[in-house]
Amino acid sequence: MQLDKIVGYHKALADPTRIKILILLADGERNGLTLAEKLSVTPATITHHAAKLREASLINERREKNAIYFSLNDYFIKNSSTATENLIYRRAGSQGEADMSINDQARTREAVLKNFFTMEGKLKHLPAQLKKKLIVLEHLVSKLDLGRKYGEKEINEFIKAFHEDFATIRREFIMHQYMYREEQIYELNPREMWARWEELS
Amino acid sequence: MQLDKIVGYHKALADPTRIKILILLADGERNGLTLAEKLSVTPATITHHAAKLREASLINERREKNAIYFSLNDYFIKNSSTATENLIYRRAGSQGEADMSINDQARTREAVLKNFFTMEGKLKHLPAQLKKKLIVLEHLVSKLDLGRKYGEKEINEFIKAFHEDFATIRREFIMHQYMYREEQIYELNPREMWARWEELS
DNA sequence: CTTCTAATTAGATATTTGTTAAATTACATA
DNA sequence: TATGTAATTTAACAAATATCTAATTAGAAG
Repeated sequence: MQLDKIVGYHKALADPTRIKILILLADGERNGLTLAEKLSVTPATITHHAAKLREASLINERREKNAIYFSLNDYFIKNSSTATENLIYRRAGSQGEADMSINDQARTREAVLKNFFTMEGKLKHLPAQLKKKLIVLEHLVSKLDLGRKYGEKEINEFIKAFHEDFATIRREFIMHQYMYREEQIYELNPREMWARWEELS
Repeated sequence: MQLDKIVGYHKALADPTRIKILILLADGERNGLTLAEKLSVTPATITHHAAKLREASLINERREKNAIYFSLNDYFIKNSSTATENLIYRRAGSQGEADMSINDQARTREAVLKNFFTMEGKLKHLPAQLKKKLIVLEHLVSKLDLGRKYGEKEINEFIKAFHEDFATIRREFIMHQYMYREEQIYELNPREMWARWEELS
C-alpha cells in the first residue's frame, strides 16, 4: 500500500539525528565511525539510523575496505523542494551550482532580482522555481529589522509595499522559516539561523 | 531551533491516520465526529491528531455551533510540489476534475485502464488525451521497483511486455518525469511513485 | 593464522506515541 | 435551567523507537 511509503518517508525524516546525518552527508560521503563521532553517538546508533534512511531510499552505501561510506541518494537531491531539503542543501548548494564561484552566485542573484522586481522595486510575482523564490524571499526579508516584533497588520503592510498578495508571501516567510510566528506576532528568524546552520551538528 | 521545526513537520506527517485525515480534508472541511466515523477511530483520537497537525500548521479550525470544522492550511494548496502535498492535492489540482469525488476518480481510472489494456494486460495504444495518457503511464510505472536502477535494455524489455513501441513509451516516461535518465541508466522518480494515492482512501 | 578496524547484531532500557474508555467541558437550544 | 451534541481531557496501556553496552561478524593487513 502506498500510504506506507509516504508515512515511511516522513518517519525517516522525523528524527533529529537522522536529519543531522543528512546534513553531514550533503557535504559529501562519510563512513559510519566519523558520523558517530561528529554526532556524539555510538556506531550502533548510526547503523540503526542508516537502516531507516536506506529503507526510505534517502541514502546510498558503498564499501571500501572495511569501512562503509554513506552518501545521499541522487533523487533526494533532485527533488529537493521543501524546507527540509532546503535546510539540508543550503550550504552544499543545489548540486548544479556546486562549482559556482561566489561571483557567479552574486550574478545569478542579481539577475533574478532584476527579473522579478520592477524598476520601482515592486515584486512582479513569486518565482515558481524554488531556488529563485528563495532569492526573492531573502531579498524581501533583508529589509526587515532583526529582533523587532511585527504585528500581523504590520507585516501585511510591509509586504503590500512590494506585492498585493501579502497572504501568500507571508506564508512563504513562515514556511521557509525566514520568520517565526507566535500568537499573531511575527519575528525575523535571526540571520544566523538560516545562513549559518553549522551549529546544528 | 530550526531543526525542531523540520522534525516536527515530518513527525506530523509520519502517521497513517494523520495522512488520511489530510486526504479527507482535501475534499473540504469536516468536523471531528465525521472524521472519526470515516476513519473508524474515536473522537478522542481525532482530537489527538488534530493537535499534532495544528502544531505543524497543517490545518485550520473553525467553530460552528458546537462542532469544530477542520480544514487544510492553504499553504499546502499553493506549494504542492513535494510528494506528500502532491498526493494530498492531486485531485484538487488537476484541472477539470476538481470537484470529482475520490470514487469518481477511481472509476475513471478503472475505465481508462479497461479501455486501453487488453484482457491479457497488453497496452493497445497510448491515449491521445493527456489525462488518460497519464493514467496509463502511471499504471505501467507502478510495476517498476522504486530505487532500482534499470539499464536501457532492461527498460525496453519491460515496456515491450506491454507494447512493442518501447521507444515512444520510454520517452513519455522521461517527458512526464516518471523516470530519470542518467548515463543510460533509468530510475524511477520516487515522487511519482508516492503520488499514487488511489488505493489510499 | 592473528590482529586490527569498522560495522552490525542482540539484548536491555527509557521515552515517545497511538489508541481507547470514561469523565469533563463548551455551546446551543428547548 | 435542563438537555443534547460535539470536543477535549485524563488515565491507562500497548506498541514503536532511540539509544546504549557487549558480543559478533566482515574485511584488510600484517
